[in-house]
Amino acid sequence: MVAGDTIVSTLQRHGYRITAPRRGMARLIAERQGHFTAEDLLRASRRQRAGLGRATVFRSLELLASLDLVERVDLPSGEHAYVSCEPAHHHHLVCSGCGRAVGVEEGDLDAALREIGRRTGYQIDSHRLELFGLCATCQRADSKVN
Amino acid sequence: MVAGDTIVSTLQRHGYRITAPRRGMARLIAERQGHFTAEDLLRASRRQRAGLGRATVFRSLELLASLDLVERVDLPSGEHAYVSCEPAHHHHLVCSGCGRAVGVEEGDLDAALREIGRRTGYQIDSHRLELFGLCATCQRADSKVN
DNA sequence: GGCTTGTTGCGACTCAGTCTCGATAAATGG
DNA sequence: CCATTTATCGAGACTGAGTCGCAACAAGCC
Ligand SMILES: [Zn+2]
Ligand SMILES: [Zn+2]
Ligand SMILES: [Zn+2]
Ligand SMILES: [Zn+2]
Repeated sequence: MVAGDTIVSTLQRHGYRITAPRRGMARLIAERQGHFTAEDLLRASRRQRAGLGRATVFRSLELLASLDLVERVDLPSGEHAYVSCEPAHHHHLVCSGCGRAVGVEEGDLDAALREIGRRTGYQIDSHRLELFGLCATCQRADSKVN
Repeated sequence: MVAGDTIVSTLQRHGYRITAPRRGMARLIAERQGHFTAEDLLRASRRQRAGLGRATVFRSLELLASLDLVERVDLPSGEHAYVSCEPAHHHHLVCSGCGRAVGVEEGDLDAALREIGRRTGYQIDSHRLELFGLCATCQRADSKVN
């Protein structure tokens, strides 16, 4: 969803050092399909004997999330996962079959939220919307099985 | 947000046994303001020497959530919290000052989601929307301080 | 009151995520 | 290039939420 190069250059632009572990993270994330957990990256890095440290993976994900290069998603199971994405506010529609996620622009949502703010008197600072379902491909696969 | 009696009678109606620990949970939840964690309930129960077991609290919350008597909310911090609520699909607008939550009906959201489903070809099964902000009271308190 | 079976609590356990701290190595500037 | 500064890294100990297995208990029911 986001190229490894974009990650590296964004880090650089913000004054962070470009280190081997960070290049590794960028590559690992770029080759991921769908959502992934910190554990996923950790295992993958070991498999490619790029052996990233546990703390490093968590720290990097936190950093990347703060730069909107990656977004945290709380799966219905309670697991904390991430999806890589373009750096702009949007939401994700996650396939519960294959894990692939697509971005969803704010669209009509925006108006709906403003209306809610007006009705309740709350000053709405942030929001999180997560959608779960089956992508077209997984729907077909599903109906074939049954 | 939901009376202890409602919790008890809903459990009964669904064929679950009414036990002392479950009455305790109902009471603890009924007296809570805003969101709370499993730990919160555990501590509160100890303070009132109603000493619920750790596992019981987690199991009960899971049960109550399955009956929509309580809903799980993932706070921006990543903490897993709960809010008590009426048994119907809706979302929560949580005050980051005092923790109090108000329910938000689906409203226009529904149409927006259906539209998203059509555009993406996904079959949307579930969604989660969480809103965070400051309630009217906390806004006033805030502006006084500054 | 007895039986059946769902529920409880203890305590051991797992596992994600954090923290500390000495070692390492980017960036920068001469 | 080399030296300096300081961000970043990795190992491993640690924390704390949540789970699990199991023996004891007690609702609900006749
Ligand atoms: Zn899919
Ligand atoms: Zn949004
Ligand atoms: Zn408030
Ligand atoms: Zn909804």
